[in-house]
Amino acid sequence: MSNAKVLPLLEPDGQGIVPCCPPLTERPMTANEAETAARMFKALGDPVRLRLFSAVASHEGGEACVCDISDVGVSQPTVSHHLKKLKEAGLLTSERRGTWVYYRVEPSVLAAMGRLLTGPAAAA
Amino acid sequence: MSNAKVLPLLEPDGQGIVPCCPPLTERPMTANEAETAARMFKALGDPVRLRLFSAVASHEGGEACVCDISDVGVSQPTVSHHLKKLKEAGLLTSERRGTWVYYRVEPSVLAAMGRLLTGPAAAA
DNA sequence: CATCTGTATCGATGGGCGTCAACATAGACA
DNA sequence: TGTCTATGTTGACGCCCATCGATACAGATG
Repeated sequence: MSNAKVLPLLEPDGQGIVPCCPPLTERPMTANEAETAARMFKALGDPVRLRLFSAVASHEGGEACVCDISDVGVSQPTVSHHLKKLKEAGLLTSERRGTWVYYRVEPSVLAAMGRLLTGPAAAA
Repeated sequence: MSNAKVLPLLEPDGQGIVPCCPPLTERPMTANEAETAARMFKALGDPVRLRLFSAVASHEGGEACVCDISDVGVSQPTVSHHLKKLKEAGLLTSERRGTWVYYRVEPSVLAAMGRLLTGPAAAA
């Protein structure tokens, strides 16, 4: 339940987050780079997870209570399962405040994935 | 074997390609939008596919012969299988020229996915 | 303490997917 | 025509994963 990343994909580095890989178009990715980056894409490769992620990302302040976003047509355990996956992929962090648990997007991750696809054009 | 998209994700629109969805952070994605966008992320969510895609994207002219990129540690049928998936996802197109088949990235797709993640910051 | 609500975990199940060997197909060339 | 190379397809196998109901855990409140 702590906030420790289970599967850090963009390795946390003291303060910031270091991009795992160069842009896709720069050179062929190595096996290790691909392994790392694919985990992020895979995490967004499920419609329910993508909706949950978008719901958090677009929510006021970039964070949302589970109760705010759990209306995606699947059971509560399934919602919890997907949020865990997104957390393990380093895309979300969670924090319990009283009764509710709030999920928050890791902003630098979005920028890093953008750079992976489009190169430096994707600013932070 | 033709170049017709099996599963167009960013609907082709005459000349260009229309983005399927607004940026993730703009508003919660609808079920249909998520279904569409998740297919693209899913296609990149496998390490072998990601390496193949990166190999094509980073190759001279944005295109590559299968023989140039098939050294990713899996069998030839598996390479063919993954290239087909990438093609079905609208990320690659293919064209046979004589003996060899060339795969080419759909450039606007990269920009569209970038915008999905980072908003308008990701230019073409 | 008991109870209620919100969220996570467990165990099971069904379907999807990555992989391969074997085979099929397409073009080039003799 | 036959053969060789390059690539795609088929069928099977094993594993991962999305989903659920049941249950457990956490915090609030009485």
